[in-house]
Parts: sequence; structure tokens; C-alpha cells
Amino acid sequence: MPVHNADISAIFEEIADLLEIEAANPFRIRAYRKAARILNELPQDIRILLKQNFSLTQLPGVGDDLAAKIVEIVESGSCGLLRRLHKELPPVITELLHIPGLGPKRVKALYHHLDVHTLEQLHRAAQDGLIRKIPGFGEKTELNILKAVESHASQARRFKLATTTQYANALIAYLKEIPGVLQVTAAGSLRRMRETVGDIDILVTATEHAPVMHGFTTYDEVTQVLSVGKTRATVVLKCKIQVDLRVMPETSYGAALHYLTGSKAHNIAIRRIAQKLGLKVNEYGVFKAATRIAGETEDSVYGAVGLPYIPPELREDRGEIEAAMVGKLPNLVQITDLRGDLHVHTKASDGSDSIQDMVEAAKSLGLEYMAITEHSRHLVMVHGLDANGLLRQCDEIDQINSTLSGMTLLKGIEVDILEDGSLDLPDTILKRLDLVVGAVHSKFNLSRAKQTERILRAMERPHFTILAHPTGRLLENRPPMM
DNA sequence: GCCGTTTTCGGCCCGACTGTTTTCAGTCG
Repeated sequence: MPVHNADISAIFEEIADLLEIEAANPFRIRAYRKAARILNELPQDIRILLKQNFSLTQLPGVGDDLAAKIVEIVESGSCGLLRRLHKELPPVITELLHIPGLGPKRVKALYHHLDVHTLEQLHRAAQDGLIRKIPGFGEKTELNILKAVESHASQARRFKLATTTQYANALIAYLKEIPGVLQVTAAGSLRRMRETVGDIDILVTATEHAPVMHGFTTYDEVTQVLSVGKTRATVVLKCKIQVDLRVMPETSYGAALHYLTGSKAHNIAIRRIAQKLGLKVNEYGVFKAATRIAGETEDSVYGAVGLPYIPPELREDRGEIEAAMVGKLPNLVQITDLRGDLHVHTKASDGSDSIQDMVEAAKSLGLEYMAITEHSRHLVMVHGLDANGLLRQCDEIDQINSTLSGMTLLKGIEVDILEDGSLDLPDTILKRLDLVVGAVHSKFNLSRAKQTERILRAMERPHFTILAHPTGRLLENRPPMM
């Protein structure tokens, strides 16, 4: 069984969890977590890097010790430290850390006092009223644990960006109507445009706190108020998404937006830079001793630590800070940069509009070209086109093209890549098209080698132009092909 | 456990809210 980067990352995360329960040096724990994150996001395969004699200590956060552990895991599939930790603590105990309200100290106490190490045991202990008897725990804590365990099972962990944006926008519009509210902005992973988000973070600036907190916690989609203070509150919406809201003075808007946007790793890196400059960065601003020197805008926060503005989409501590330091931040693609669309369906297969409707929509977006790419016949459930249907559509496209100015319609197909790597339509038909988009829609679980061979074979066909959705994943629904 | 334009040793980001331990630890973001 080959060891993937993600496997090593998972082992380091588990070690960090167990060390945390054992109350190990917090910085040692952080080192394991940082290395886990780096490995998880590393584009190159560790096994290949090792074969090329790459020195692992060149990776950020990886020193001699962790490099040796990575080699150990790649070679043996496991890690001695993790085996030792498992002798002291049952492996499944780390799942308790994922219950909101339970951290390492409480998990350790639950294990030592009640021998609880699974969710089921935790649930039973809470129902039996045993938890409140542990020193440091009380009736309320026990009730919160019970509720958390019960909702944990049914709760999806992350939500798609597009879905979350709808809920966030509705809430933002509502908050803007509250008297005294000046600005309402979505922050967090939503603002960083991550493909999935775990919760919604909202920043509000207002002349008064109280009306905002009252309005927020009584929003009619709120089903649970998890916490509410003077400047911060957390609720859960009907759709099960958690929302964190922070109310800040207007003068701290930039610093608060930076803090709430994250990512956590990016913020830590920025704070470390500030520290070296003798400054302190928090959500209220950038401080030199007790004097605030920046914080009204995000620009001012970055400026105070000697950096240009870094767009939210890049704030993951994946090299953007180093790039910013030397003036080499990339220019992000803007929606206005898009000149055409090469993957479009109409109601001829599983779309919902006519070609003409799609042309109008493309024109209104300022596109210069658009390819019509229906599914091919193999996808019966979406009325994929056969050769005759496709040829008829080609005639229709020619006809519409003759009436267009300033925009070109292209003839295409999203042709199925069959299990053996052949395409779902013959070359004699495909050669009449402007482009051929190939895609896998079935047999996602072939072996890695077979799947690769299948796709490579398809790409070698003479008229093949573009490979669509290369991994076949559906976010939160179907894992990528491996 | 990592790291170094103050350091090869001594640091390591910062603050809010909750519940319970009557002054603060634990958890979270």
C-alpha cells in the first residue's frame, strides 16, 4: 500500500491530537500540525521527492526529526511515536476532540475519570449524569456535551461556497437594516473563496453593539445561540451552518477584517513579522507599544508590516507572504478577464435553455466566443446526443452564427470517455467539430493505473481538445479519482 | 519540534466567551 502525502499528514495530525491530550509542549504540538498542513498542501508526491534525493528539511516546518519520521512512515507505513502514544491512549479518543466544547483537557479528564473514549460512551455518560460529577465539569457543561454529541452525528462538516454565499448574503442584507449599522462584510474562508467553507464569519461595524447582537441572535433563521457577548456571538442557522459575528469600532475595520478573514496560518505569519519589527497585530489594529499605528484599512495593516496588500484568495501561508516581500504577487484572474466559455449545455441535453438563450446570456457577459458542448449518447439519463442529433445541432449553430456579430459560436461536444479509453462518438463525426471536450462519467473506481491509462488513451485521439473535470470529484459528495 | 539580519538556546500570535475552580482555566476562532 503506497503512502500518500495525505497519509503522512493524517498521522502527524493524530500525533498532535494525542500529544495535546497528554499536555505535551504546545510548541511541539504546533510543529506537528504545521508539518501536517504543509504535507497536505504539497503539490509534489513525497515518495517521488525522496527518490530524487530531495532534502525534506528544505520544507518549511520540517527539521531533522520530522524529516526522519516522514522517511520512516514512507518506508514502513507507520510511525513509532504514534504506536507508543496508542499504548497510553486509545486510538479512537481523538474523535472526542471534534466535539465542540471538548478540548484536550476535558477529553483527558473524561478518559481518566469515566474511561470514556468513544462518542457512544460519551453520550451514555452524559445521559447518566456522570459527567457533572467530574471536577471542573458542571450541569451546564454536561448538557452542552449531550447536545453537541447528538447534533454532531447529523451535521455535515463543510458546505459548498456557492450554497453558503446565498445564506450569507441574505443574512448580510438583514444585518444592514439594523439601525446604527455602518458596514457588514463576510470574512473567513467565504471571503478567501475556498471551494468549501466550515462556517460563516461576519464583521459588522456599528455605532452601538447591543442592537446588532439582539438583531443577530433573533434573526428568524437562527435555531441555536451558542454564545453571545458584547462584541462577539455565535449562532447556528436552520441550514445547520454556524455563523460567527464580530462587532467592531469603525477605526478597527481593516485590522478586524484582516483578522477575521484569516487564514489562521496567514495571520500567525503576519503577526510574527510584526513581532520582529517590534509591533503587535491584533483585531483592533497594529500597535507600537501602546500606540496604534494602523488598522483602519487592510492596506494599512499590510503597509505597517512592510508588505503590499495581499488579496484574500491568496491568504493561506503558501508562499504569498514571501512573494509579497519581493513584489512578486501574482495578478489574480478577474471575472472581466474571461473572454469565452468552452463548456456549455443547452436543453438539447441536460441544460435548461435554448442555444439562442445562451447566446444572449453570453453577450450580456461580454463574451467573445462560446462552445456548445452537449453530452454524448452514452449518458442516456441526460439525453446525450447521438451522431444524427449532433449533426442537426451543427446546422443550427451554423445558422445562428450567420446572424451574429461580435461573437462566435463554436461547435463542440462533451464526449464520454468509455471504460477502455475510446470515445463515445466516431472520429468521422468528431472531426466536424471545432473542439472536443472529453470527460469521464462512469467507472470512477478503476485502479489508479487503469484510470490513468484510460484517460491518456482518450487524450491521444486525433480530435481530442480538452479534458473536462479531470478528477471527477463532486465536492462533499464524491472523492476524486485516485 | 522548529528556527535564526538581535538568537545554535530561548523563544514560539492574540483576544473573547463560558462555566465554574470565588479569581481563572478551558475552549474557540
